[in-house]
Amino acid sequence: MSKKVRVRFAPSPTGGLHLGGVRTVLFNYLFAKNLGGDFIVRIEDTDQTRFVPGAEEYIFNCLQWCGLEPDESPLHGGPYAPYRQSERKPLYRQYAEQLIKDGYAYYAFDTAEELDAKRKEVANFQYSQHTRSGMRNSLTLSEAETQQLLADGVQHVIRIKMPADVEVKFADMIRGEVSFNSSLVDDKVLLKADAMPTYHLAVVVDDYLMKISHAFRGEEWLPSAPVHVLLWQYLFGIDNMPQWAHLPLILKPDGNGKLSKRDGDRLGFPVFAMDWKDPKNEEMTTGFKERGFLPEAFVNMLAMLGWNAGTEQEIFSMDELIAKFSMDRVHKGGAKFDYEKAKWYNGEWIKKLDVSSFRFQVSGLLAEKGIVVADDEKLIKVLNLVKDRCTLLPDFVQQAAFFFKQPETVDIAAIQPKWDEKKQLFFAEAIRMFEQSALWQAADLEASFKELAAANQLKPGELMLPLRIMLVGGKFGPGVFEIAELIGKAETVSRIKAVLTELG
RNA sequence: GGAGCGUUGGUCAAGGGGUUAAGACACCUCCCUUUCACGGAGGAAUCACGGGUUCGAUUCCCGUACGCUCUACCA
Repeated sequence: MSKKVRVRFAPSPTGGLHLGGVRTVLFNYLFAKNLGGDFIVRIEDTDQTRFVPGAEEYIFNCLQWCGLEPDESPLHGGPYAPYRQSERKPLYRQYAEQLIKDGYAYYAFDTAEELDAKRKEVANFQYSQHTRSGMRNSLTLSEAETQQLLADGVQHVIRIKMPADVEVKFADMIRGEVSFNSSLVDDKVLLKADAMPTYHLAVVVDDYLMKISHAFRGEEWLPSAPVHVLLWQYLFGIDNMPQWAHLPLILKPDGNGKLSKRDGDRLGFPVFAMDWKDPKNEEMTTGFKERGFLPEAFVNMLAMLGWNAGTEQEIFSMDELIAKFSMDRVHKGGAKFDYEKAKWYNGEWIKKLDVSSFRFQVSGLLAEKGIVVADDEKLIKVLNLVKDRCTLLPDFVQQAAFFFKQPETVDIAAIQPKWDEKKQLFFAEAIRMFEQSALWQAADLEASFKELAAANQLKPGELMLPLRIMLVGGKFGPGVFEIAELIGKAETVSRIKAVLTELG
């Protein structure tokens, strides 16, 4: 009973990696690492018509960015290779044949066209125990006919033969006992005409062969669970079946329903982990990474969508998540995705993390705007000064740019209404004072600035905003004198002068 | 249509037979700040509805409603 914990994420490489997909990975990973187990990635590429070049590599890039490194995968190798189902193709047929031999499956010769026609003719047609006797399969054909068709190489599939009226039940780790009546489940295709297995066969065979101990997947899989349970029973014994958990869905923020890429486009937030460019139409979809999320925040946010520690703690590092995670604290109901909350997590992580861990990304963002940052020390000072004001990495552009470059536009309109001769003279004097200043520390600057204001019978409050706008360009940013300190004497004086000539 | 799963404030959610039903995000008010944030204080729920069980139900049971997922030789 002390079986080694082994979990797997089994994506099909058909496009961008969705939020929900990453969360499924995350829960798998956290569960496994909490118990000292292995995390395996198996590529489910049995549908050759949906193959998308680059999708597999993209998935691994996303996992790496999130810090969810597999122990075994087509990329990382492992003792149960190959980890790509297309490369395991020859393996599956024998299990399907075995099922036929044991009376649990049968050959079906109906063509796709015939099935289509049938579906048009009969509403809600299902290939099942109630209809299979009217179809062309090894149950309705004689043994000789079947053998002849097979010998002739006629296209066929293998379908599971669902038993009549059996209660198929299993214990779901987050839902408790779940049960289905077998007579309501259709005869799913197990092996396709191209000899590739369908998901149903492949998942059972590979989970067995790869010694998977726990199988977690989205709730959308629940209705097909009875097929998988039966297959386990028929093929490998129910006692060897992994423990299942069907994760709640991530729903769209408005209305109901599964969150889709479309919703992100419509509502203006990312749904994929990283930028994804569809090779078919060159269409680019932005990811959380490129939108300016830190992986720590992305993972943290995802973990809290459907799970909580039962305490008031909301900010978790990966190590904390691993230590605290358990499946029985996963919520049953779906959760609507809230982009505002996602951004809040990112802001928290920006504040929490040492700025040097994301300074290169910020300097890259600045470089895109033509601002080259040569002084790394200054960059770190600036980032520390403004990080409380940033929720997404690109916010740093607005908050930090003026430290390195004179503002391109200055909001003169905000000063003008209350501007007068007295203030003009005051700032002219302030320039001289700053130029002569021996000390260049924020506190000293503030003190002398206020002294000068008092000497001129001016309230500092009327002067601070103009000064800010002269230095920053607008009504934002950290303390004015901290800014002056960091940009230095020459730059401070030159910015004041520039605006002063415009005003005067 | 059928099956399965779900339902605590706008959102994420804790709790679970007797509570003033936590906390967070968002929103509003106030404080702090002579900018904007950060931070601090305050503000909202007869726990979908109807029946039971019980001295007592948001919590347990059964219905109903609503929502979602699935119902492909896709995963």
